[in-house]
Amino acid sequence: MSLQLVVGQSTNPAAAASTAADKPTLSSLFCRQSIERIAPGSAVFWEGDAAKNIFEVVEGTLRAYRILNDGRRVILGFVRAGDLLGVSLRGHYLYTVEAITPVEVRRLPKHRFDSLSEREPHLNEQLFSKLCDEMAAAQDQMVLLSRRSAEEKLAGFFLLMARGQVQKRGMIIELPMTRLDIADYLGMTIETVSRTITKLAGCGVIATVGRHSIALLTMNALVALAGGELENPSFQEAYRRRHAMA
Amino acid sequence: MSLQLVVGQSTNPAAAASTAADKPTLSSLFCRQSIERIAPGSAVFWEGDAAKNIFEVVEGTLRAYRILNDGRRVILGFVRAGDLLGVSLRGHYLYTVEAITPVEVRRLPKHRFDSLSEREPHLNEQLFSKLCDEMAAAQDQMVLLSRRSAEEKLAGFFLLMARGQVQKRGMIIELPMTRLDIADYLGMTIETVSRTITKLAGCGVIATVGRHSIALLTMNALVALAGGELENPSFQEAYRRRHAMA
DNA sequence: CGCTACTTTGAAATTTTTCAAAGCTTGTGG
DNA sequence: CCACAAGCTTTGAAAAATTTCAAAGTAGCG
Repeated sequence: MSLQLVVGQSTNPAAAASTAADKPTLSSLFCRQSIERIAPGSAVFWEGDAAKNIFEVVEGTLRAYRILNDGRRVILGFVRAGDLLGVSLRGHYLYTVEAITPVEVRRLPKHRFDSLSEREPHLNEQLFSKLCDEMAAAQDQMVLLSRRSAEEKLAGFFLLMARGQVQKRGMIIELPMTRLDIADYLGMTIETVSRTITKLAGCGVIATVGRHSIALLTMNALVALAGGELENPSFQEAYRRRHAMA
Repeated sequence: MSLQLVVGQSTNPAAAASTAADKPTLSSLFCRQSIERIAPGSAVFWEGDAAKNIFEVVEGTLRAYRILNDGRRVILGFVRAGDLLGVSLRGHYLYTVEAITPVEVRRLPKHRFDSLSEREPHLNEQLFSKLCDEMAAAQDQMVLLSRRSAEEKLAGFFLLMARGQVQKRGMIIELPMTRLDIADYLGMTIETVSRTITKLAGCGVIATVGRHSIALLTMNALVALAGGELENPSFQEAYRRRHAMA
């Protein structure tokens, strides 16, 4: 089994701080690689391919997915500009990554990264730090998928997509993926996704802006719908109350 | 945001191979630490605690979970003997870990690991390799959670719990967790879990053996129910067929 | 302009959740 | 050693939500 990464921009201040002036950084490594363009619908690599390259996404959005035996598709995540892609300790990619929009990536052969990181331990550190964010993101998705109602899932999804942008009332977020992509990401049917978006728009919580963006109107309602993740010191108490334990 | 790990035993041959004779290994580090016992229901650490230690589970089973604002609990994973626990690059634990059965752990202060791993790059490598398995496990859980029907989820759960054991007809797997734990792990209600187990037992696919173990009777049916993950080269085709794309 | 692919909507069927209550197990105290 | 309490599990029935099947509506592209 191999390590698979879809690593987001490090939201980690320490990672940025450790970027010493002269030493090669993760991004400086990629900067020297030429840009490859990938058309919408084309794959960067396939599940099962030998994992020989690491990619940095320069532009565009992609989907990472697996297809199950029964033909269903499970989208494990969306990959955006600034994300790393396809890091794997060895072996094969665990999922297919496909462009949703026109995409630009830089490719770095894995063996090259490996030999460099041997001499430059801080490169590994940076990668580790990215992994940090990645594990956190994976866990957040589990929480999202654990939600029972369609409204909660969609609300959580919109907030996830709004991450990294200034969150203000009326902010518009881009949704380059199709409704089917969203459905396969959240584990629901395309019809339920569509109906739920319609419903949320009807409530005035969001407003659709064309097919591929929505405006977040009432953030409070959205956060409330999403169940407001953790951050509550009295969580244990609340849980006990709910299940009438003691 | 910090890295959080619940790392399984490496199923990775290379990791074992790189365990050179004289150099300290991950497990040799922990071996020198004294064993701490944790009673069922007690926490090893809490979500939000400063992440000062890494733990190795020697014995028993634990649950890693978050509590949402609305009081719901989401179980992010079950932790078993041989797993590492609480690795975090810095900052705070992202979830609470609580013993289900009587548990034994060894504690290693994080700063100790950090200073050691600076001198011993291969320690980092081992950790990285563990991360490998962890990311794969996280993705597998996403796939599990994406499933729509209760039967699929349970079937997938049983197969997950059977991992690492010889899979033969009639094999018995231990389920030390409660039905509520399973429900919170799979994102369903305790009643649905109970009903589904009853139904699967009625079909002869499994048989309950007391409260905390079940026998897997017809593996084929179980795998079929679980949707049989990937491994199918014609996946793309199957998917296209399903959605009538070209 | 007319495909083609994507999205929305409708209605029935199915599944899951919810609310309620009864059945088991286990451990403790009499 | 039995009885009881507490916690966990199972079962039932109604309510609610999602899925499924079907069809109509839209948007973008050649």
